[in-house]
Amino acid sequence: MTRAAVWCFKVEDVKSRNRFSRPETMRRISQQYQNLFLKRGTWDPDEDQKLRAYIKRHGIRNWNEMPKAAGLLRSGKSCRLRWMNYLRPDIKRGSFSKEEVQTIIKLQEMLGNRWSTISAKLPGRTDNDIKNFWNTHVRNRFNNNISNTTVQAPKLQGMQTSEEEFKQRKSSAIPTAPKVLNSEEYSSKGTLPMLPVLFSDNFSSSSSSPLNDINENMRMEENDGSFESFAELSLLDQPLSMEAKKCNAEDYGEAYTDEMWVQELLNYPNASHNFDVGQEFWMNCLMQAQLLGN
DNA sequence: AAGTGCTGCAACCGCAGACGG
DNA sequence: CCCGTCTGCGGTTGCAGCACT
Repeated sequence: MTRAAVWCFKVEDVKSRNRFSRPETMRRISQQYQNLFLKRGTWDPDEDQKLRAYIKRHGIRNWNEMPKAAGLLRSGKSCRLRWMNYLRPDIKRGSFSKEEVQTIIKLQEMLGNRWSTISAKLPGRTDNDIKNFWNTHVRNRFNNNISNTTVQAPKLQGMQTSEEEFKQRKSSAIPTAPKVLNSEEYSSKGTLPMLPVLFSDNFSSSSSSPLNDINENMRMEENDGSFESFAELSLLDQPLSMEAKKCNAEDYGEAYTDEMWVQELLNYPNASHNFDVGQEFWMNCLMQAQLLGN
């Protein structure tokens, strides 16, 4: 099907939805019409150079104006994406380090698929990078572990996976990421989501609060060695190798009630200051603590 | 060597929220 | 407050390159 034909379908689609005001509908159709003549797909080095040069000279102001001014036949959106995910000078490329992987897994467990929030905690990594990493390396592995269907041995560079190792990995059960409740859901369910403990060794070590451990992780500065694949990582670090478990009451030697969670938060108030992600949720906890106190 | 399937990643799309007039 | 526009996010797709047959 030609792009023109596709466009016709899209125009019909825009009209049929009948969700937008007439000017907005016309704007969208006009935008799609314009997009027909814009270049799509992979960027070539010349385009990269133009975008880089333009931003270097003028900075980032209006993405929609930028392509025309920079002499690019691209949409503003495409330019923005290219810059954010590839051309930005502070972008770190290459394999994820062990610490980065740990951070991603922990934060994903806590926050769900909030890739931009997670990427904010990993300097130089884009949300797209993390999302791709999760979708290709981690999620598949989780799925494989959950299902009892055939499990494909993760690809390793320069080493073969022994059958024993393969069975070991298959036997480790990984929970799916818990849905992070928003404040309404939280209040309606009346329960606190469990903090996940992916790497029990880490959490049981220095600090007494799971949140402190996370904060500790956030401060990680050393990247000693990177891993070619997630599978390799799991081989080198067995506790990490998906012996993930939820933060059950037993982990703390006694049943953790909602109040106790709140108490923990009150005992470690700095935790939420350093770790601003999901702050709203924790603030709710603190507010509840206030109510309980009254 | 050719065909096929798989993987990883770049890019696209639609939507929602922010922002400004 | 409303409306139009812009920006950012997360899900999804498409494709290049590689491995395998």
